[in-house]
Amino acid sequence: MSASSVTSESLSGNAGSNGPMHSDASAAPVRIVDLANELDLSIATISRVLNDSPAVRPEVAERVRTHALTRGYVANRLARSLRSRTRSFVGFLVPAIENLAYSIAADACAQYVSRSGHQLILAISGDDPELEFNALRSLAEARVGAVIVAPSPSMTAGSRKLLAGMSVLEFNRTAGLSKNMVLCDERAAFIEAARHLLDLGHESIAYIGTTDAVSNGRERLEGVREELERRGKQLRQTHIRLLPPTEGDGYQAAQELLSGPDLPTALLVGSSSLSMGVARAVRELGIKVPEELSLIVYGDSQWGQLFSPQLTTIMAPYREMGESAANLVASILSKDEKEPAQVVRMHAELLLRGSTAQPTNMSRRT
Amino acid sequence: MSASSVTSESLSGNAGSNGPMHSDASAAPVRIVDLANELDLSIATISRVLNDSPAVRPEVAERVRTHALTRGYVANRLARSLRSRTRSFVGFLVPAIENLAYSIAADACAQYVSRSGHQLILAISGDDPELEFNALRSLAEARVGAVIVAPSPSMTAGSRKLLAGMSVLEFNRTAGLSKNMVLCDERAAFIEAARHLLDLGHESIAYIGTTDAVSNGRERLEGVREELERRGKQLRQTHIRLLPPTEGDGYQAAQELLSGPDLPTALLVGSSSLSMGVARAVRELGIKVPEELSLIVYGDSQWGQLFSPQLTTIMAPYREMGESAANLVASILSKDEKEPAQVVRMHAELLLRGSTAQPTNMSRRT
DNA sequence: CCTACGTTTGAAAACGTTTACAAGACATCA
DNA sequence: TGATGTCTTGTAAACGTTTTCAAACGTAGG
Repeated sequence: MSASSVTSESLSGNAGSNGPMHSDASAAPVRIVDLANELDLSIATISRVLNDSPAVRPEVAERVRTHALTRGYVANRLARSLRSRTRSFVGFLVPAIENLAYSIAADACAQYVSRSGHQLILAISGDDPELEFNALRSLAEARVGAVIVAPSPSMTAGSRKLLAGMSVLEFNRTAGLSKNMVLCDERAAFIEAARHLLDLGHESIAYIGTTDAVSNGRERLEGVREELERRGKQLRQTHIRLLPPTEGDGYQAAQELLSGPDLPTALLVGSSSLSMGVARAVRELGIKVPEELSLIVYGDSQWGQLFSPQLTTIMAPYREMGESAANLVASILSKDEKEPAQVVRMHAELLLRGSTAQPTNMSRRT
Repeated sequence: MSASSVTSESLSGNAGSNGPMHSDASAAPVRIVDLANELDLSIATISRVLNDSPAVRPEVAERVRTHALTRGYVANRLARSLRSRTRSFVGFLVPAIENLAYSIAADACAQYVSRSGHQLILAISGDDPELEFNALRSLAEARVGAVIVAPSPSMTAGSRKLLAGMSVLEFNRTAGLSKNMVLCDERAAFIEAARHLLDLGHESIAYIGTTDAVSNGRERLEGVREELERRGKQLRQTHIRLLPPTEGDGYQAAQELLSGPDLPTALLVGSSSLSMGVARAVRELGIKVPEELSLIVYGDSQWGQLFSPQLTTIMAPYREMGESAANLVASILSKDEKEPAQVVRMHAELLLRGSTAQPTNMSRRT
């Protein structure tokens, strides 16, 4: 626990007269029936006005509206949803929101769904099947109209059953849960990256990535392997490291890989957290990039520019993906069609910067 | 718009017989009354079982429980909250979730509140008073039990009125909205940072930060100014840049500041986004750190390590702050006391790394 | 003046829960 | 046996909306 001081101020319970008039959170909200009484109208009429029904005299409508405003009426969405069988929540279930990919997507997504009157309920699975199940159960209880989910590697049967009862949109990863997906063509991106390295003349390429139990992890690895084999090379087992996506794991894997025998001349990293760790290791080992090692990382375009040299990076369009997910959800919720059933596949870019070059014969000796 | 392909698969509407049996999202959820009928019991009994009321025969309870399980009963939280006047949502309103500070806090917070049966509704203000108002209105409609908010610089009167009707917990920033806050002692952190530079012998110190219209922005600036004045120095107006917190603004400000006349020998940055931009500018200008310029940045500890040299960084404990907020909210919602009314003030650390040193007389000439 | 019709309103029944209250069953005690 | 109490269950009224249906009120056409 970090150092912190906790100041507990006992609050003298004067409510009303003086002081900064802080949160009067206890006051019961005004209801439709209150407005109705105060205006000598029926609750039906009030409700109609609040829902912009045309079947109410304009002058009455106006009177209601202004009065609602002055009384600070705020509709109760729970009651509304309950009665009208309408759903205003959207679930957003991801392994970790602190992952920049998901946080950017969430940002875009939250903005866009709010535009159509919906709200995002944030749920974190931590890639733990049990937490994921609990989160899904909670979302189901909240009667979300749809759930945007990046499924964990080993999803429970229970989770699948729950998902079968909701409109689901798979995001970033897929596990065959839905016909709606917003994905990124990771295979293509890593093929392109591998090709870039091969074109430079690299023979010995290593890959550090996440588990292939999630769809995009698998795609990344397969992309690399595929392109190497097409060129008659192969990705040797000793040059593959599949790990949990943490900075520390990336650091350690890079340490091992780059100080053992059988040194690669190029290294591809398939996760942003791993990339940070790898970069740190490379830096600490004093390896000259790109002279001694060509390096392609994944994820954020920002910090890669601060490394010396600037890092060649594979970059997915997270914001657009979040936007796209929000739009898809909106179309699902407005129920135009029976089911839109769309697959959106985005393109990840390979940003060529300074960390890749031809392999030199001064490649590192142990 | 990034390149993307949209594949629209029209879905043959066979529901039931074959195929992967995808989302049966249309099926109406089972209700308490269904269970009641199927078990020849009253809804009251079912409800009691589901709420672990002791007033029901154990064998009956067991029968209900297993049946609920096999039928896949999922409680309707909307109805439940409506009737029992209980609140299960917590609002989380921040300027931008892609800001690492808030995303880490959100992660911790979501995990912790879920542990007490609550859910986080994510709302983004973008520091725009109008968006903020809309978000607050939505949260009020969802009848959140509490809202964790990092208030925007110029909050609307309407927003304040809405907040007056809810339990609010100010997070990271404060605007006098509540007696509950989770903050970071930014003034102390920046005093420490300034002292560090002064102790090294710097006379000419510049500051790039965010607007002083938000509490923590103000605290940072004041901390620096205060410490300088205590030492008989002063923070000259030409050495202060207050900007929106974007990478681009940081870049541009640093470009101007570090290529104009009147060069500072040390630079303090008061925002993580600005820090990235500043770092990029410093790098592009080819300024030698720390020989020609001492640099202290703010925010993330990760990427600062990748810069050459590693950057001395002021680092706030976001995860702990999120955790703390969740706990405070839990205590508010469980209504132990009338109002806990706590102020939690966390300590931000100054991580001394390689980007600060004594000013040399080889300080840069134009 | 009567009928028919369009417009505007209100009464009341839902939505899926929780919960106050009452009632039935059974045992205990005098 | 009857009164009393403890368990266990059911009936029905909420919670704050929306929505169906019918009623009230003109207004116009014959």
